[in-house]
Parts: sequence; structure tokens; C-alpha cells
Amino acid sequence: MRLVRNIDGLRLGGIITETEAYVGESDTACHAARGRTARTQVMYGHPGHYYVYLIYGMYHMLNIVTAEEHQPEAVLIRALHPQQGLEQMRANRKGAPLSQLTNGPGKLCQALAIDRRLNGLSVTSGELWLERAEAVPETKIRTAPRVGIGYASTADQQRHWRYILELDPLTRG
DNA sequence: CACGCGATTTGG
DNA sequence: CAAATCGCGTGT
Repeated sequence: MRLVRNIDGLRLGGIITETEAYVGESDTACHAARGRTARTQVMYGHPGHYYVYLIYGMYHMLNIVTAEEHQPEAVLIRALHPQQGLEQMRANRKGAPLSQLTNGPGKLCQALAIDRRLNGLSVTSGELWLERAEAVPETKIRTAPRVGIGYASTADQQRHWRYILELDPLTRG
């Protein structure tokens, strides 16, 4: 899928190339592992809404709620292949090179000007939405353990719930 | 109400 | 390899 941000009519975005799944209260890596709180409220709501939170006091993380109401599951968007609004995204990223524009969950939120004001918003919103992009063969998607969840149980740390799309360097764009 | 720390990034 | 930086979750 392509993630597209609308900033006063200007479109920023690209293909989602890396995600992680956070799978409910039984997943000790998931914020909902400690139950329903003000922060995790959105994850317990309807699917198709953004869960955006602040981490380390300075970076935002973009998630999409995926499961039915009362089932707190979400997908963290970890990287994009930048396509639209490159100049503006580069400005939003302090002039970082193209290769470093959106290759991390905090970076892509910076590039797309995503913060907690978008928390709870629908993925059909005119501010930030998803578009179906060209289909890719499953062989181009590899899995890996999730990142930065040292607080989780060893079993949950080891699950391959991280998904990485390897784009063909020649056909990028 | 105080404390500890985080689904990261950056620069040294 | 450690600092940045602040809101959330937990316990007093």
C-alpha cells in the first residue's frame, strides 16, 4: 500500500516497505499488554484508525489499528519508499538524503509531518490515507524479529512479526 | 504526585 | 555509544 499525506493540497508519501505487528493483550511487546489505558484507547477501538504516540519525548510512531473493536491489535509503519513530495519531505527531515528520508518509524513521521494530532483519525481521512499500490510477489517480503522490544518476553521477542518488502532497485518508483 | 523509562534518531 | 526529552504507567 501507498501511504499519502495531504499538506494543504501538497501530497507527500510512498510505498510502505516495513511493518511490525502488535497483537493484543497477550503480546507482551504490545502497549495493550498492560490493558486498556488512555493511551491505548484507540487500539481497542474500530480497525482502520491511526494509533499515533510519542516516544523518547521527541519522535512519533504511526500505527494502524487492524482488529475488531475490543481487540487491541495494530501494525506499526516502520519505513516507506518515498515517492511523492520529495522536496517537502526532505525539508521536513532537515535536508536528509533521499535514502534516509523515511527509512525508520520516527523518520517517516517527521517527513510526513505526522504527530499525535492524527491519533484516532480514520485511514480514509483526507489528511492521511492509504492507496492500493502495485501488487508484489510474496517472495519479496521477508520477516524478522521486531525491533526495540527488549522489555517483552523472550518468546515474543523471537516472533517474526516484522515484515520487510525488498523493492527491486531497478524498478523503484 | 514522584519516579523510571521507552515499538528511536542523531551526532560524537 | 550516549544524549535528547516528555508523557505515560506505576506505585506511594
